[in-house]
Amino acid sequence: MRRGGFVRQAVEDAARATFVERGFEGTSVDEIARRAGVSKPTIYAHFGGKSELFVHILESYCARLLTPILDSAADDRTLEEVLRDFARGYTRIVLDREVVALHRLFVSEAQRFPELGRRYYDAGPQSVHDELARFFNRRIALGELREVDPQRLAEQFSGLLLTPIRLKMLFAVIDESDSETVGLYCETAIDLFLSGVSRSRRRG
Amino acid sequence: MRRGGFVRQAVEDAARATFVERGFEGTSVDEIARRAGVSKPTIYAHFGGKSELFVHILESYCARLLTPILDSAADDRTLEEVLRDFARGYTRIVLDREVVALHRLFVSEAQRFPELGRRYYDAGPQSVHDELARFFNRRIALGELREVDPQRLAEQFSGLLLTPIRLKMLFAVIDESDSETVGLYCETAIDLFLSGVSRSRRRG
DNA sequence: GTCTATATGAAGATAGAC
DNA sequence: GTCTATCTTCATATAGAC
Repeated sequence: MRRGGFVRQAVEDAARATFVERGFEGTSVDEIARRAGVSKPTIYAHFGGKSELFVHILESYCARLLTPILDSAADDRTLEEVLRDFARGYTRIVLDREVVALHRLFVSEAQRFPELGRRYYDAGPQSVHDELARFFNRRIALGELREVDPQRLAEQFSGLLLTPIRLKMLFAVIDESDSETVGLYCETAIDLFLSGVSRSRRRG
Repeated sequence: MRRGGFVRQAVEDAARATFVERGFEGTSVDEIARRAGVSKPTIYAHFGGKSELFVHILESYCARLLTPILDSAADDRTLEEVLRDFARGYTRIVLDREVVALHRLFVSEAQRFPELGRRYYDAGPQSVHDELARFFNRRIALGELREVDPQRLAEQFSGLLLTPIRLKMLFAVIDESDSETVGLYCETAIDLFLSGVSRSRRRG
């Protein structure tokens, strides 16, 4: 029915949508074919099989993840400004409905395709943590941050920032995140991260 | 083959193990029957069908989740002591291999069984956050904590504490959490939560 | 390269004997 | 209550025509 190089793209789009909705086992090649407007043998000719198609889809998604989030010109701004921009940008990307759905898909299939789980962690969370850790490192050198392991710091800031909302989305407690609520969580996260919540200070 | 009241228990155990390993779609009633040492019609007689069995298994898991984690006699101890005990106890429970596997299962099937996802969130994370928020509230009243929304504070402390390690387990980056590493993350989390990481103080 | 048609197997579910 | 045997449906995958 469809012709030329559009076929691959159509199959990939249909496959991504269906896998995200139904998971690997819940998705049939029949349905992908139907949604892409092609026949089953076409899919087998192009991608080999269901598993290979699945890996291909998620692998290309991972490849697209490696986008820098921190502004490279961040070094002449205050710690709080940079963190705020980062928090806004990162949450806007990561708490998007479809991104969370893909996140869920990777969680679901990390057992069946362990190399895919690791790949996603490296290309997604890990690469952001690395970027953030390098930034923290510079600010530690400048004496703005205490000398805490920057990698662990990055992981924990990320957890602090994303988890409360993402958890609710993952369990279908909320359908999507409205930017007002996200903003609140961002501010609390930054405040907590920089100053803690204790009234009685424990150091000078 | 098996007789009496043991049958239900055997089926439930086999079902939980298989669902956790393979997910809902990846699990066949045949395999549950084989692992439980019973025949398929026995399972249908007891539980109705595959979906009902799945819901039953996860629902009873949720019912068992509602265990208080915070020591009720916590009020005569320092904030830091209570948080440390909480962090140790909570991570020991939640970062267990099988608990993470069940967490993954709820994430995976929260679309197909939305009421189950909500039920898990309420009985698990939410109930812990509630408990923690009540504790924070008392410490705010005592003037030990700044006046921040205690519910949001609880969610963010939880994310700060659990996410770095749980994320790696969910994506099969690490197989399990060793208690030494968990201890490190606990200490950093508590320190961060109480005092932040900024060297230049922003308030009195 | 893409289709129609089909082979082959496995899944969920049930009938009927004991 | 539990079994053996079977029904029905739908899955992945492929053969062969165009």
